[in-house]
Amino acid sequence: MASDSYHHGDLKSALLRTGLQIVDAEGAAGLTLQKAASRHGVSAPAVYRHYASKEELLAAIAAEGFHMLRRALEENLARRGMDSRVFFRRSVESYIELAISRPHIYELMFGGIIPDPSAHPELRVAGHAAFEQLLATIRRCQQDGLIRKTRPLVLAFHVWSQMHGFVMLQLSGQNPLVARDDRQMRNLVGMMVQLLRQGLDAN
Amino acid sequence: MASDSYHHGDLKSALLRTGLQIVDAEGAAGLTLQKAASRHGVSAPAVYRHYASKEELLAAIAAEGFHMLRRALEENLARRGMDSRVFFRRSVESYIELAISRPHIYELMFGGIIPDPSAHPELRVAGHAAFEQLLATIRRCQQDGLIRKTRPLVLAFHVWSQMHGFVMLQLSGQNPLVARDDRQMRNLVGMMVQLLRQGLDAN
DNA sequence: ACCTGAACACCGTTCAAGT
DNA sequence: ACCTGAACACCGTTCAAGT
Repeated sequence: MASDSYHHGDLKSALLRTGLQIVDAEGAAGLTLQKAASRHGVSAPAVYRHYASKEELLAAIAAEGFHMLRRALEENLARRGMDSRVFFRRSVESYIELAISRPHIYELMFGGIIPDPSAHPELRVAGHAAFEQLLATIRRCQQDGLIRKTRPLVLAFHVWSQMHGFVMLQLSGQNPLVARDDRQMRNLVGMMVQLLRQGLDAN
Repeated sequence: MASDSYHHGDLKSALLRTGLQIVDAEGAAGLTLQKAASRHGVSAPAVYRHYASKEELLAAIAAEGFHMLRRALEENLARRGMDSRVFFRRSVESYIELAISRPHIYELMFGGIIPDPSAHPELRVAGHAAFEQLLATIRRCQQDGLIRKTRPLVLAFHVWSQMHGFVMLQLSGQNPLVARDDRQMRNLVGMMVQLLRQGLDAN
């Protein structure tokens, strides 16, 4: 049940995997049902047995992106015995590096390509889970005394906004500080973390 | 030369105006060359006399969005005799209100809908001009002693990132603090400005 | 110089029909 | 239950032809 079991249950996940690859490589505009289906030797209408529309496939791909984000934060949180300052820095860096290294996926997640994101429960849940992980990151920094101990929800939202804004401006080429190579990027992230910590540490 | 002068020079600007209206109302996905052209009693291929492609029309619309952003900041900067704290707050609010009230335009400007934004000089110039206006806003706050007087470019980028992140999370329904009505929104903006000022004021 | 009509390739989606 | 082939409506773009 290995090579010719496509028609017996795993076409859905295969389409998701292929769709993610296509969006990653060519952007959401490059994803075509024909293209995704043909890579599995199947015709375009076959997709409709597993996804109600192209938008639902896109939503599933975006949800996958949120899972990647959650996992990146989770992995960083799992490492023990790390200085709190380094831990916070690494969390921010891993978020930004994921977003910058896979811009098309990130833009699908946040760029308004999916007309009504809240219409897809799977997507909402995945986004919420990623935010929960960021919240856990903030809480650990609070326990370690790195940032002040009030309203973690507000602080997490603030941190997410900051990272998200940084990434989007970077991706749309609007960053006037122009970080192209890795060293410049690290400096930028360093400055950002510093500014961020100052704000979160006051009072 | 009033009513039937469409075919004598202003079809280009008419298409831009109509295109902006369509994107504003229905999103970038709702913009069709056929639709835009027919609203001026003209066929779709006529567009190609004025824009090389649909993408170029979209870029022109996005540039218009940046002009709106620049103007909003300009107007706030023009008002004299205002408390520095209030001035900064109003600048942030006017940016966010513009973005939230016209989400489709904003998403076109930043959402990765235009495949290669840097390929459109008009768009780059408009984006740069908007950022310049934010820079002027920061400088005035520095002169008034509201925020510290080092590296305005870095501070302006930080503020823009923060506002942009806030807006995008809000638009994509990922804001866990969920501000639906105007009062909640004001509180959120208030908290954001407070956190922002603390960061920009340290040292 | 500016626009039209017809055509082309491509796409999302539907549906009757096959296994 | 799952997939195909054909068809439909729609779209961006090209191009010869009109004024």
